[in-house]
Amino acid sequence: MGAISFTARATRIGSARLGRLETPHGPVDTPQFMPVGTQATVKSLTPGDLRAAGTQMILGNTYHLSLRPGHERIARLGGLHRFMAWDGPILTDSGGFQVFSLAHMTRVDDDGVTFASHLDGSPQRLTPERSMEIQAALGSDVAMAFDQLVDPTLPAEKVREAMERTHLWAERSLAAHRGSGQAGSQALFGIIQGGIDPELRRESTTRIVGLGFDGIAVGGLSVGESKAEMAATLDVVAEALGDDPRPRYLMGVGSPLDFFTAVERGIDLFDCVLPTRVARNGQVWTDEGRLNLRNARFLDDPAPLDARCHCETCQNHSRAYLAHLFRAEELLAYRLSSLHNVTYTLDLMARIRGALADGSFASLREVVAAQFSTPVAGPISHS
RNA sequence: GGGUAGGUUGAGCAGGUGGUGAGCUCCGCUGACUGUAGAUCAGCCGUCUUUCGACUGUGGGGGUUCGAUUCCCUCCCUGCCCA
Repeated sequence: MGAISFTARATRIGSARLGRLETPHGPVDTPQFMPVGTQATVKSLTPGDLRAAGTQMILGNTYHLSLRPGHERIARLGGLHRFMAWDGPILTDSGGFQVFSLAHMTRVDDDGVTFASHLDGSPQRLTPERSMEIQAALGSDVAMAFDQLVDPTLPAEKVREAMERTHLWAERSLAAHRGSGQAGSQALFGIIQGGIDPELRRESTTRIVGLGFDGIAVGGLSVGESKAEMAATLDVVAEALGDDPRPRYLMGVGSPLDFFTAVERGIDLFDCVLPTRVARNGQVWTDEGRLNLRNARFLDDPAPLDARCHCETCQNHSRAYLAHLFRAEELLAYRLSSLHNVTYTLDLMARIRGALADGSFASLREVVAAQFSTPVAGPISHS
């Protein structure tokens, strides 16, 4: 009946589990990372690049695609999969994040959000029903409920207000999704909010869990709170979720170390712009930690970005070459670095799955923590 | 040879018609980035100093002056025009 099915088994590491998500466009092994393709493209990468990197599932965005090129147009052209030539699973974000990131151009009321388009300033209206309509037109495998996230450091009453609105919108999202008959071909995930307040998070988790979504997402994290606060919040959510069998998706995370924090607290799915964004800005992730390819020290370095990596970049090109491409602002720099970071991130998730299976999760975490805790590109030692 | 416009911190410029020139853009160096308004943004970018701050610097030399980037003399260099 549902569009997706999910099976997972517990491991002996915290709340961590190994699972498999079946979608209309294929399976997803969990824990899994989903590269972000906001505007019907994971910036600078082709579907072939994504496949080569090991990508199973990607993201698209309701707000951006509805403004340009327009979800109706995408629907006429055969849906988002065909439009962008990605035949694997796609999850679409609801536009809720843009309520946050474009907050200075929005006005929120209980019914929905009014935007000034970031493209031309024209007034735009997003409601739970409208978000479901757009996501149906895009034809994603997984749609997200329309939510409101806020800065978790705001006064508790503001965080509660956004949380309660999110709950209201979750029910309307669900009703609209069911009412339109898209539930057979598209799953819908609900989103937990509540900032970093344990009571609010617990309350939000209970409310969202009770609504009958196909999956449960944790929203409103990695937006400025500390690592400790994020971990503590995930602990609260994990406890409140108990043995709920549905897939758990931590939105907007993350960095290599964040994956370990979240996986052992039961998270199955991740998405984040970080690997692709930092790649475009010259930072690559490797088994030596972070490297900033714009640093002068790489200009004469003949080594690949990462000696262990199997990606096209590492198989063919040197750090010196990438350092040159970034200085020259050559477009290939963005593709080669993005391809590597996506490969690195997906490989890391595969290593995490392997470590969950064979019990080496803790030692893998230590290895990665050592690589990423100390910035490699620190001040030059004069000793 | 004559005329003319110039010579400012790596490059390109702004400014300054006797009262303290460290301002901009590149380049360069470094950092940041977490459900993408981001191939973006921020800091630094003469010397010394952690900072505060101090010092030096307007082609070279000389002159006038309390004081010169500014006025005078001279030399060097560059662009353009004419021979």
